Amino acid sequence: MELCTLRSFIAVAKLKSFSAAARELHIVQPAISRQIASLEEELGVSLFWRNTREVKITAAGEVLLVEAHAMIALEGRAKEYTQRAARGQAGNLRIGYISSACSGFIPTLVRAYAQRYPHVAISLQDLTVEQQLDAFDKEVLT
Amino acid sequence: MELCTLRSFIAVAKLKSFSAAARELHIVQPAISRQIASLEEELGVSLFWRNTREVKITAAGEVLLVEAHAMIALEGRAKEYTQRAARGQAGNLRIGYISSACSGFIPTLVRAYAQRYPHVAISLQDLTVEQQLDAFDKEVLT
DNA sequence: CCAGTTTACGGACACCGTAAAAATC
DNA sequence: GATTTTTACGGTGTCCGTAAACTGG
Repeated sequence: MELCTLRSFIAVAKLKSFSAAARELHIVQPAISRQIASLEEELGVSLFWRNTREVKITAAGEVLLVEAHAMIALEGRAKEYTQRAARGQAGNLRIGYISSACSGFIPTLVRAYAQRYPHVAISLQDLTVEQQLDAFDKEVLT
Repeated sequence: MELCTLRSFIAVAKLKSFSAAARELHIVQPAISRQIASLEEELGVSLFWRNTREVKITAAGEVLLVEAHAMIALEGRAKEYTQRAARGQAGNLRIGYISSACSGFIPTLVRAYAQRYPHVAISLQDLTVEQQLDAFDKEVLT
């Protein structure tokens, strides 16, 4: 099962037509036929009942449709979160600091950052200078 | 982004090695290299930091890993639910009955069925014979 | 050097697009 | 008979596998 196949499946379910789905996806209609057929074969399940006049989704197709939508949505989220993480706007931000030296402004800084980048998990650690250097050694990032 | 690519990505992340992932997936190692590279190119994001000695996932890679696992899990669920639905063990079961004729055993039947197939949404409708025939006409299933 | 990743290259398989056939109204 | 799906077929593109080059310890 691949996402491109599911996209075709969703289009057919939405438009109730193989040819209309093909137009929407900018491919030819036999390609849609083949993709749906192979998906049905892979699952061993009939997803649409169709003849030359109408296309009707089956009960099993309805079930798959819900899951397919979820998977496509998840794909978009995965892409977005990953790219956001790469820009430093998500992931984990671990801050080692010396409490005595900067007890005042760290909370303000962290609060502002957290508000701006809500997807970042932040952890604060009160470390000595030696501990900080050691931590850097152990976990060097790109 | 395709699921087969994500499977390779997950294998590399798990084993921290391109060649080990290749062995696990029964393909050759250059294929893994290409898939990861194309995934990184598609996202515009570096997913692993690697040299000939070690493979280390990046922060962005960690984020994608979580989503990738979710997508693969969703795929399995989609397959299972769909096949279950095709066997009549999920979906919607709508029962039209005549209350006067079988007021006694319907509840027992339904309760037993619901216990056996928890994924089925059941709705009961008290219909006359004409209404039942009409309902069949309007919503013929496979 | 050695183990592992990347790059280069040749070939096979899958998938698309065109075209014809089948089917349903 | 017209429209839509299915099937058949030829071709191209993608992706795999083999082999060689590169990289870092």
